[in-house]
Amino acid sequence: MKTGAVNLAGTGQSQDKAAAREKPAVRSIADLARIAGVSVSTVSRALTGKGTLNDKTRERVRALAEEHDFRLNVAAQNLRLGRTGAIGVLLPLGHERGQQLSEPFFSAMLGHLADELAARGFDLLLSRVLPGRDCWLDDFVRSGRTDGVIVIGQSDQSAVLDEVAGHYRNMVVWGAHDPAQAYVTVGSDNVAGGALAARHLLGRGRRKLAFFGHHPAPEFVAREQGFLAALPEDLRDAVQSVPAHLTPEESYAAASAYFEAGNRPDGVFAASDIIAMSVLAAAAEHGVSVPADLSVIGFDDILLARIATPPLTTVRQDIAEGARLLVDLLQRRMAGEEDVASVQLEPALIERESS
Amino acid sequence: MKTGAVNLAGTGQSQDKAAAREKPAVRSIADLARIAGVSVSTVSRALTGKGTLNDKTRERVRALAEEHDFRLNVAAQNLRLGRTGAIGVLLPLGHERGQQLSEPFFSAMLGHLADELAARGFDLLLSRVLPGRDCWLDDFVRSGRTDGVIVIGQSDQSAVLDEVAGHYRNMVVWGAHDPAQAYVTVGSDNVAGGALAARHLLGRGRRKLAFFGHHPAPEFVAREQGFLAALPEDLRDAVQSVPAHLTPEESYAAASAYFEAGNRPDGVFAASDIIAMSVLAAAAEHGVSVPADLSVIGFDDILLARIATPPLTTVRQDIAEGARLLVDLLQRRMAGEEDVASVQLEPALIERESS
DNA sequence: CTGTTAGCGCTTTCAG
DNA sequence: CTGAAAGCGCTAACAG
Repeated sequence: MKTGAVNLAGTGQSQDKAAAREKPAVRSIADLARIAGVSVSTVSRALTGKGTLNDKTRERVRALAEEHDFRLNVAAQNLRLGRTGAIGVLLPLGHERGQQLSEPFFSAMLGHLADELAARGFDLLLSRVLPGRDCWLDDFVRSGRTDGVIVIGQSDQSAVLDEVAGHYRNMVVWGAHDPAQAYVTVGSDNVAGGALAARHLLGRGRRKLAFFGHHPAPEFVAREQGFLAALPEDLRDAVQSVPAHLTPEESYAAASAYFEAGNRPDGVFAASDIIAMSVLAAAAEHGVSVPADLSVIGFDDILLARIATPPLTTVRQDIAEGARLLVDLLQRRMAGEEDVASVQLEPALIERESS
Repeated sequence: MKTGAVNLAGTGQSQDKAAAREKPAVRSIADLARIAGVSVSTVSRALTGKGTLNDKTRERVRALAEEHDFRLNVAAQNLRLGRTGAIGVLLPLGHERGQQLSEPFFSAMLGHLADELAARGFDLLLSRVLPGRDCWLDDFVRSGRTDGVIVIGQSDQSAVLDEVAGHYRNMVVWGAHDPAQAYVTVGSDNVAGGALAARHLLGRGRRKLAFFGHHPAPEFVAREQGFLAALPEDLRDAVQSVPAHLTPEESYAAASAYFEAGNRPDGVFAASDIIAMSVLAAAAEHGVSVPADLSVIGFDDILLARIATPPLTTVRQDIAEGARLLVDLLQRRMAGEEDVASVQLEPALIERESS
């Protein structure tokens, strides 16, 4: 045990063993059937509400179940019904190690997915995978632990996704759409988002531009491409493209080194709000005034963007809508629908004080 | 479909139905046993590695399984073994609605729990619960969907936790320890953390103090109490206690209104880093210079604290260690160990530029 | 070393 | 309206 941790006395002992002993534990519908003097099928019908049953019998069995604190075993129920009642949410950590889940975008998405799935009666099985071997996804879907999977972010795994999509229907991916893909995606139009950022900086009269967040993940590549493509040629060629990792710590280090080296752009498009906030921090530290000397625009519109100093102008992704669509398309695929098409969300410009 | 979403053509059709048709799908060990010309138990032994088996037979069966892309059905395996292989992580949203999962503290905790559980071979079943009825926890544990539960935050549910702890062993709670609790907890010493903040502000010569984040959750109550208790009496009585919600939006609104009303403290202790960052933003907007005119100290040390403007002084909770301990204690309870004691983590002061 | 068999706890025909 | 019985896919005695 590490220093700073201290053991406490209480051991959380069971308080009412006596009460528990009064009634023998009822662990299965067979136990309850015995007590009720009916068959297991009657108990099943009473508790699931399926099938036809005398109202009195149903009530009697239900009362007994209540009295003995009995609930149907969901796992057994699911096995019998040939389902699991759970959807897997997979986070491939292809490019980035570290606390990927702490990335505000991911946690917001996860929260919305949790709500959306719960609303439809599914459990959410969370799995962060380090795609070491190519069969991580295949292993997962074949293990039968979930009825379907939502993969968040293609990372560098589109080949794997394609392969699995060939034999597994119940999968939807958050990420960029590509006509060549065999899998269904929901994602933002990152190219359009990049263009939005470019036009906004141009509109502010900025001409000495930098892009922060050069990164191999397809989402980031698209944001950069969209940004560059929307710029007049002379400006485009002069854009500085700064590689940055996605964690606050690393992106701050990159931004700080950048200003330290004497670079003084008048407009920065950052590939994520976290990176943008790092730029804000590094700029402040180097005496660069935002937005007077420098306009900064981010991407995502995380909850924190509005409490950045100054509040962050950004390109907004509608994560709630994305989550809703992911679950929706997944359910339609699970229902056997054939023509479930990928969806692309239009990002929107949110103007605040950093630009 | 909302405006801004656009349907794309690709339908993610299966590419290689031909390949799939070559071999009849192998869906169970019975299928594989038939193909291999052995019994189901032999297949089971070959694939699980349990029991004793001729090396040649084992290899042959494994090769066949590989060839037919067959994996054991984990759900059936678990039913038979009387377990589920999953741990439930429950977030009771007693006091706060909204995107609780986006709270950086929660997502960091969740990320660490995911890693810790995966390392021990457990799936993580995520469930956000709105404790409307008192039986939410009982329903969950009795449904048999998981082998144990980790509850993050007691919220206002300690009565429910106590009740369930009376008959269910496999539960550990992140939160404040109280000798009266029947359940095992892991948590930070929030009182000590509050005292750390108080002494730090005092050491900076601050005397006109405010506490941001007056809130009914026990963690927040303890932080405030610890803060007040460590102050000399005359200062303590003058502390302004400002209620604040936990989301960036709401806490910013509270902070902004506070400065707008003309309040000018010289030291602020915020009950979370998010609230502290809101105070930073509101202060900047009202021309209050940090740290010249005002020292701000937060609580948590989220990843973003270091890219706040200015970088945030804060009281650090060791979330990774907390997650490790939660899983550790849970496993020990699951193993039947009787004397599993609650643990309290010592928080640490992290000095940066906001104070 | 390997096969037979009896379930894990549940649902669902099929009879009565 | 209710019961008997088969079986979801797997494991583990128990025999051989």
